[in-house]
Amino acid sequence: MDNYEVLKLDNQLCFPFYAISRLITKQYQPHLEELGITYPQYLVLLVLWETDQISVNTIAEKLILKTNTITPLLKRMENAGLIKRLKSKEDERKVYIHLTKKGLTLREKAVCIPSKLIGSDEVDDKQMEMMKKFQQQLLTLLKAMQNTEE
Amino acid sequence: MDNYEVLKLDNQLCFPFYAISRLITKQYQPHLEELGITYPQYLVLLVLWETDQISVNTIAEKLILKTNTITPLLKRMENAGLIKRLKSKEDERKVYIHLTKKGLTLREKAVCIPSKLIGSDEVDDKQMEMMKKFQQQLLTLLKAMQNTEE
DNA sequence: GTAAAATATATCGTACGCGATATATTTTTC
DNA sequence: GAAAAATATATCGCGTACGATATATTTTAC
Repeated sequence: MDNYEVLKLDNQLCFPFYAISRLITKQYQPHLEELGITYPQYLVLLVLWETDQISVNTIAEKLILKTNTITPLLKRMENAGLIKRLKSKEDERKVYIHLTKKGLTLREKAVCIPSKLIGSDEVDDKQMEMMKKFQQQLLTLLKAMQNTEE
Repeated sequence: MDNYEVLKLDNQLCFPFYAISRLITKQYQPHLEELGITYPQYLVLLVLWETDQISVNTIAEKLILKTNTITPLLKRMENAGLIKRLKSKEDERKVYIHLTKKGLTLREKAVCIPSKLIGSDEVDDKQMEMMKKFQQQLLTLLKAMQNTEE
């Protein structure tokens, strides 16, 4: 009868990741709403604030997304006046993404967001550090698996 | 200049959850494709295999989703012949979800999926256990925050 | 006991994610 | 150096997620 133990929701490693991911996004939402952006758009900005003027592919790689997700997302961001898309002159296949003044300025408002979220107070620092390491390992492993299967 | 350290992608706790969640789903996909279901549909089945004949709301609560996500998902599952939707007689607002024979039978095929995924071999057991505990704490915390804000 | 509040589900609109496919441009190969 | 392969991005279709809103039914308040 209970060979089915492995199929119980509480025994899945996958479900907590799925649920936590969505709940974290929801935590961000009210703060991001003030900036007029969504969570995936926020991630794109995090990337661009670190390194401006990079290709669509580079952004996709950093966020582990495909261009068919990023392309329309970037278009919405362009419509919102946050970025500009410019074709590379050396390689006309490439499109380089530039922050506009508006996109750059949002950084100053965004900088206070992390401190407003749970983390520092509610969760133990040591555990948090272990967590991060584990996640890094898991992420590396999963990324490697993606590539070997292609 | 580097007050912006907190905005670096690598310093975000949120991003690994987001990325890992998507990559795990992708790991499941080929196996679920054989059963003709998607990952969220698989989660619904996990719930129903544990407890059949529950309301839409109960499923939504267990998966921490809203009914506006679950309702169309269940309709697709009904069209696929996996479940049936029956109005409760005591309370006509409620819709109870029943597994069909087909939905129940899938369990036997699904039972071998967990062992086919990464986990047991590649990742240290002790770490995995700590991880689970941490996730449980975080999930409880996040769920509580959802409720206090409403 | 009836109006108001609460509850359960559904509908609508928007924004992802992603597989499959298309298109345009470069690079490689022979 | 022209055909074939590779690369970069875009387009299309489908299935989630979710906020906002609608509808139907039950419960609560007075």
